[in-house]
Amino acid sequence: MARLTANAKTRARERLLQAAATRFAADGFEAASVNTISAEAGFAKGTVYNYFSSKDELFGEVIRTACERAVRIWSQAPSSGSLRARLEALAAADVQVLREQEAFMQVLVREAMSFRPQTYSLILAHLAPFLDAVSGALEQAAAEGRLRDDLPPEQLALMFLGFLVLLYIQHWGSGSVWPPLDEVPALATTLFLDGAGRSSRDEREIQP
Amino acid sequence: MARLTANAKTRARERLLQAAATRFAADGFEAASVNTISAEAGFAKGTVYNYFSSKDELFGEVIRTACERAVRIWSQAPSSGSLRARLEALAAADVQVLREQEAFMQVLVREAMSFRPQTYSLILAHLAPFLDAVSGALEQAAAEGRLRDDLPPEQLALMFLGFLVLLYIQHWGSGSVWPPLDEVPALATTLFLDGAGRSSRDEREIQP
Amino acid sequence: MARLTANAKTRARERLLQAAATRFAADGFEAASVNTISAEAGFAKGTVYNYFSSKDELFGEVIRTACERAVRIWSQAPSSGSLRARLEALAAADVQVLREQEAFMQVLVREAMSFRPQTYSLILAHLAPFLDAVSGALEQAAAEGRLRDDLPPEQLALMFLGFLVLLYIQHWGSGSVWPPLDEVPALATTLFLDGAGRSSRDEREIQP
Amino acid sequence: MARLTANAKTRARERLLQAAATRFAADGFEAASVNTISAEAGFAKGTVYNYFSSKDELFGEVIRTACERAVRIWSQAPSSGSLRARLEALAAADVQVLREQEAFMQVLVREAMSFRPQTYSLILAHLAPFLDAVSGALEQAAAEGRLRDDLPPEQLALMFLGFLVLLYIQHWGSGSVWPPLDEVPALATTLFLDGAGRSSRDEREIQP
DNA sequence: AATGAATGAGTCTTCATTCAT
DNA sequence: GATGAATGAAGACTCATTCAT
Repeated sequence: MARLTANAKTRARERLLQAAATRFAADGFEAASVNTISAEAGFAKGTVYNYFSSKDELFGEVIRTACERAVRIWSQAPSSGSLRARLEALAAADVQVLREQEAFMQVLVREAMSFRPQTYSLILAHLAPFLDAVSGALEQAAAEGRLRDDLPPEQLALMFLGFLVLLYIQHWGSGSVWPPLDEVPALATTLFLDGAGRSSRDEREIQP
Repeated sequence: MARLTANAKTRARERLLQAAATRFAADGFEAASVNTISAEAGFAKGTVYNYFSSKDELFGEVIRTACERAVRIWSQAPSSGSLRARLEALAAADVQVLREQEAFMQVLVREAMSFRPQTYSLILAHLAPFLDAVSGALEQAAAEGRLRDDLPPEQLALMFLGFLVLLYIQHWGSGSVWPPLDEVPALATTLFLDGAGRSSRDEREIQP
Repeated sequence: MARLTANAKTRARERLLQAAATRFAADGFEAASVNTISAEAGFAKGTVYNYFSSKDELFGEVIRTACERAVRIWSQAPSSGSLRARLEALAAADVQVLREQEAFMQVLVREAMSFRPQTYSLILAHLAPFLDAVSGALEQAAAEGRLRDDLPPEQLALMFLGFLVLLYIQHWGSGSVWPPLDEVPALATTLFLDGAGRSSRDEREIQP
Repeated sequence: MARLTANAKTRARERLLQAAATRFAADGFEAASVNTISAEAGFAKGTVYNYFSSKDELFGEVIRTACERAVRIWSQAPSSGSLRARLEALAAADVQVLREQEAFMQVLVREAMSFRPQTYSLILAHLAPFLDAVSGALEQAAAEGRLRDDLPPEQLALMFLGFLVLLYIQHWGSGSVWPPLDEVPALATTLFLDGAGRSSRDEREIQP
């Protein structure tokens, strides 16, 4: 068989990536088997190697793809409005990504949390657009003095992302019971901005 | 060599556990090699099996030991005082555990985040004492109306632990640059109680 | 190498089975090494596992194959004629099997005699056709009163098979000196029917 | 601990031999574990090596002991009387050995049938006294013309022993159901002397 | 004499990867 | 381009054996 159209080739590649994401998410990098991935994508054993030069590269591509897709959706989130609204919109965008690409996101989370140095920085690099968007929103708020000033916006952005991830883990760990995905954006935002304490929140909602 | 004193045997076991924790932390369960662990503990290949019946059991014992040590230290944290003080004390206890048993804590974090169902529940079970302590502090505060009431204390406790873990991951991911470990307790507590928003914190400190 | 013809694949499998039979015959199940078998079949270490899922399965297939081949040849033995003639024909068929598949037969004998329960019943099950043929011949003779009646034909059939095996063991144990294989059928038959005593055999040799 | 009396030392050795026989009988040479044997004899792991220099030697001693005990009992069988009576007496002696030393006899049978050349000749060598006794009885009968003359007495003796073994295997294989041990001597003798044929000894050869 | 901790050769098995078809 | 047979490195685990105590 020869000469697939570029199109067909792309579709084959995507099938492989999807299967790989599913496997990596479920089993982790080491325990996932290339053969199984190939089979679940509908191919024979060796076929993955026509598209990816090694398991490592395949894994890297899954990460890259996951980030790319995420960024594409995030970038459509509004870049104006109140801080709270913008954060919630970004979080909602992230949740939407998660819904559409659950396996990919699980790989991302799983591997980000396992701090293999290579993987960790790989992921952070790819997440830059999201972090930048969050940082942007935070910086503006900081300039207006509506943000704690003991931490730089970049670090706060990272924490915000971390909160999202924590809620995802809870979601998966609880068997999708709590929190339900649609509550995640509001929950992440309010936890992030307001914390768990109370008295603090009395006149909070006045914020624009 | 026969007839080690019980003491010597315990020390050998600890060496193995320590080596295992280090390896599991660095490589993850799958990628860690039993042979390497044995070698790094100063033993020959098969010697681990004089102490643990399988890689799985070895791993389980690492988890158990990590939790046990953690709980021992946590339990010394004061169980009275203001919510903020108690949380900070618990966090400080946790950080102390981390300092003393960094590898063990990394295994805990890494595996808790990788949601292998078996491991996840294993860890949660062993962390119960810490979560209970946090829950206890939170419940009291909730009863006094000083806590957001849209989330049950147990879930908030889990989030608090999650915050700690996020900061640890940041710490490790940044090459121990930020946050430094001594800032973690305060940081986790204030982020958790007060959030990142600002105006919110004006009269906060009135809390007992 | 991909896409072997079914034929080539079958041949590879047979090479492995042959090598396995030889090894199992020489060393017994436990002492035989899968790696060695693979090597002696002309393959690399892991290749056996492309054809058999475990050492146990490989062993089982050797047994199954041995029995299958044996039965195929036995079934061509004539099912009529005098008892003596039929028994001798069956024995001759068995000896022919042994000639063609010596290693396989040795495995059969060796393992049948080692009464590992699993193996023992496995073998007996596969030998049923032979035992049935012998039983058939014996039953007829018994009906005609020409057989000792203190033992049921099935048990006598088992004894007949046992006699054959005894002679094989002698043959192998003596370094193929005595009895030579071509004498085995007559020897087994006459020992079985007539015993070693004499008076009994006075005019026996008149037989056709 | 030092200086066992020779007596105590002998007893320890016997315990080890008994445990070894049991294990070897049940599991075969390879699968039997030295540690288990030691434990079942009531000793710790390494202790076997104070009595036997290797697993191989331990095995050899089990064989040797089994034969020795057998021979001691056989030698008490009467050496006169009719051929039939003498054979039955020898068989009865053998059965008695089996009753008293079942494990040892099973090892003997199991290993004799597995034709590892070393083991096979080892066993035959040790069984010589029994074979000699049988041969002796047979020779006398042969001299009197009451035995088939196409086989030398030594080989017939071996066959007789083989018959016994076949019946033992049947006995063990059937879960001690058939044949019961007390029937074995008569059965072996009559099968050996008279065969399975019937009228046999009358006008047997009329068969077509 | 007995112990049992330590050893390390050797076993089965898995799986990423190659490459002839 | 796809296939899947073959490869062989690597890993978990077993167990006979040694020897300090």
